[in-house]
Amino acid sequence: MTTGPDALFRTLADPTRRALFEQLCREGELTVTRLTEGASVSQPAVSKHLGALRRAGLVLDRHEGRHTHYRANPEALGPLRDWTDEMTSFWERRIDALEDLMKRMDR
Amino acid sequence: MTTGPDALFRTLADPTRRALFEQLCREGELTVTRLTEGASVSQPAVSKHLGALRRAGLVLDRHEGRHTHYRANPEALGPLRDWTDEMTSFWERRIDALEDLMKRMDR
DNA sequence: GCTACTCATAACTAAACTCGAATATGATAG
DNA sequence: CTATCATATTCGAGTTTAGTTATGAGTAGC
Repeated sequence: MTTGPDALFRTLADPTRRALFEQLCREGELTVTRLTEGASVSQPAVSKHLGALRRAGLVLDRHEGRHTHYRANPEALGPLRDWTDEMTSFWERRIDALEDLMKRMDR
Repeated sequence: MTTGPDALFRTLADPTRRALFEQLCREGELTVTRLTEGASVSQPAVSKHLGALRRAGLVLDRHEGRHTHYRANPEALGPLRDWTDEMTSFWERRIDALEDLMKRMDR
């Protein structure tokens, strides 16, 4: 169920989709109608965005009668955090190497 | 120079662009020709992607004669980290509230 | 001066994405 | 069984985006 950074970035790039995910993080489990009320687009659009979020592993769904409840799965953000950590550490490692070099040049 | 999560997600959603940023994080300062060699697209495409990264504050450029040196600016990833932290904390806060509720229901 | 080199921009094409309308599917109520 | 409600899917139009080639602007070296 864990997706790479690529799918995460692409999925979260859309503002409407990100807003849906944010609402689910804030308010917990919600139905499609409830999410559609808060959104600025039609119900089919909301359903499609939820499908994309689900395929990326960012949300989970639960069927109950004719309702579908969606909830956020923030654990799916892991690879995204790992990626930013990696990029930052690359940079810091380079800074450290530069400092070492300058120290060696001093003596 | 600090950009919101929206611009960051949209800018990093493209694989080619993200690869350029990753290379700059790993290898430090590089010229456009050097970056084009490693990329799988033409030089104009690389230039456009670098422009997008620069507008998002993710890279900085330095002109030296007829060369332009680009370098990563990982500090720009801050809002992205803040956003993921916020989403995770929303979720954890909800879990905590749920546990409290269950404790109250026990007694 | 001229030529070669580096990078950015312009103009265009093709593919991808998003949206709403209409429709299909599936479940409950009467 | 039929009607209605909740959600998903299909389809076509409009928009955005990334890619290309061609070209322009600025610099280095002869």
